[in-house]
Amino acid sequence: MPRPTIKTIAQETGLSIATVSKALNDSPQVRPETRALVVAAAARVGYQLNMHGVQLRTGKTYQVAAIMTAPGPKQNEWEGVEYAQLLSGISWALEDSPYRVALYAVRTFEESLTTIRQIVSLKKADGIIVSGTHADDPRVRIMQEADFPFVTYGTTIHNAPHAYVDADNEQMIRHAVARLAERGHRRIALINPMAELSYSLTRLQAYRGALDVAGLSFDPALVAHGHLTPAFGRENVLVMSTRPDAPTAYICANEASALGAFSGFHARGLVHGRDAVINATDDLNVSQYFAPPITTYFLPIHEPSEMLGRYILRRMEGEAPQALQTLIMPKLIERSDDRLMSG
Amino acid sequence: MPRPTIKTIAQETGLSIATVSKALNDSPQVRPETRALVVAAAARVGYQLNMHGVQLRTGKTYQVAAIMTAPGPKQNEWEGVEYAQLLSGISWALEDSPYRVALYAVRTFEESLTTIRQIVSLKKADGIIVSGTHADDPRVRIMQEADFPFVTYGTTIHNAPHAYVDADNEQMIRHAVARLAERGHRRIALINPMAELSYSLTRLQAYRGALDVAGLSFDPALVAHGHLTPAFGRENVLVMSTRPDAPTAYICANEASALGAFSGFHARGLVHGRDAVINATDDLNVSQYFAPPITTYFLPIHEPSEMLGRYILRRMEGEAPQALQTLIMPKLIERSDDRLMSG
DNA sequence: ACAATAAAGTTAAACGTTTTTATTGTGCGG
DNA sequence: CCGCACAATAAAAACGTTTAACTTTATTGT
Repeated sequence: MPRPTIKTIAQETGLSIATVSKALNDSPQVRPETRALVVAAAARVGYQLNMHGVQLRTGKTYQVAAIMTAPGPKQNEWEGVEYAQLLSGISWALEDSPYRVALYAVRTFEESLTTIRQIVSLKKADGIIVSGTHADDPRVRIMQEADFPFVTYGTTIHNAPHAYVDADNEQMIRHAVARLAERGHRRIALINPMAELSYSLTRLQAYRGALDVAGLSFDPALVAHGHLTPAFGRENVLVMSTRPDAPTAYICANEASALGAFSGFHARGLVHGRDAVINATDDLNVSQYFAPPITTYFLPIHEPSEMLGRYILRRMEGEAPQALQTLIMPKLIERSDDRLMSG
Repeated sequence: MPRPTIKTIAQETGLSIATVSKALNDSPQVRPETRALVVAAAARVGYQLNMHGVQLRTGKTYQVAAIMTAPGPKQNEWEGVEYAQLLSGISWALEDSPYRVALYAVRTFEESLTTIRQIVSLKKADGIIVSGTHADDPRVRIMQEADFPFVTYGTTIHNAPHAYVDADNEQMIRHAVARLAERGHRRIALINPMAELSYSLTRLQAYRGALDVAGLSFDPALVAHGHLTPAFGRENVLVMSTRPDAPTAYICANEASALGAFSGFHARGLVHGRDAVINATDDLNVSQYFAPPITTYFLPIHEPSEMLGRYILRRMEGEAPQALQTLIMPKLIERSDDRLMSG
């Protein structure tokens, strides 16, 4: 027995396939009693909409493309792990909709650009979710010019307004710097993501602003930009800690780099809380198991990720991007008092 | 100007759409010169195959469903991070094929079961990749009964032969236990995944076998089964280390639990290498940054994940599952000598 | 030279929908 | 009681592709 179609229902009810289709789509053109008849018959024969027919007819794909910029195979460093939770959050948000998440794993920014260009021009998806935004992001421009629905994880700085979700990096870094300054730290290092990323710039500016407010001077030698791997965090502690005026506090952009920083402490014989302290943002709940646990800013990642899913749905329904912009303030988790030991 | 179709090419070349279709699909029914003509015209007008038409006509979806069992939103523990790398590996392996990865995030085993049932019965994908196999896995049975192409990440024990990729848990655990025994350890704890998982059983049996070989006795109190979170690793160290005959070595099934075990050491004032040691399998390159670094069995995760992608392609082409079974032996990375301090 | 065969195309149908256009029947005002 | 508007349904076309069945032309064997 072949899979039932609207034709099956039409025969079953004696109606035409047109009426069946309209009934199933809640068209006002069909009498409620007729609709009930159709619905009953559909249930009876076990009808399930065949998406291929719909897709061909309407041109809609019912796919949301998730662009995932993950490090290449040779790169064995611990990086990009947050994608797993990001993707599942998106997937769950789309669960009750007809949309599915189609994964596009790319290795580089350029590759993501060509991938997006292709998705847009060939309509391979109805919406796009992209992360790792640049301050001036050409991908955003492409999608905007084509009037293609999209949501970014991360803000942009020089682009026209668009839908986004992000942590409130500005507030978070200002708070972190102020808190450390209050506790006596005067040399605060910033382990920052790659410079071209929008949130890297946001953090840097917030950092400088907060230093100003605290009456501390800015030293470019205490700021590092790079891939947020453990190797990167370690590297920077090894270098910075041997300076004549070594930092007494490190603000790491994520837990991977914080773990690396710890490893650097160990290599240099530094003791956390005595010689210097580490704080981290983008906590994934790993830091609480560090020895000793460190102070972090925690953002349960399912919040922004489910929001990305909900936003892309609303964006695909035509809602204005301005209404779909959210910065989430992560919560401070103080696992260490982080006071400067006068030494 | 609307998007060009085979009809456009037909008009352009004066051929029928049937011939154009055959030419583009390398049918032997069309002359090489004609084919060249068609290909040239296709390039000229910028033709791109519209998948929706193909899908409707052939019933193929060109989607590979990746079932990702991720912990629910409330579960903030660091778990399942390896999925990010797994997914990108699969995605890369499918890159040059017409297939895409469609993500199905589920919360529980039961949910994965109903999801798979649906994908199979409604043909929502052409192939399935599923992980977290049970010793006797009903999902495998469902797919086999429907003759649906699939590959599992992880073996099964009681199911009929099928395509799989996995780490060689048997060899790995045997090696790990033998190595620790050689170094003088007589109380070796096994921090194992949840008991219903196939590889949990494999590991347990290998563990017992290796204990036998080394002339050590098996103590159920030194084996723990559960979700491989840091919390779980910590918990078990806290409990086991207070026993009268506490273990002198812990074999953790992944880095998350190893990290938690470290945290447990810290809480109990245990020193790694003096009071006890930790080894881990399923290294994601985090352990090298632990302080001190620990001995692990390392498997570059892009290897099994790309293999999953290649295998599902071959499986969908009809290749026998028996030809698509691989166990990969992870490489020992000895970061600590792990000798028992007689004390 | 002629039927049989093969090669290379063409025609037409089909996949399952949605949607535009056409048809039917009904109630209503005049 | 006639025509008209309107509601409800039906008919038909369309989306882009593949493929079975058919036609034409050239080639072969006798």
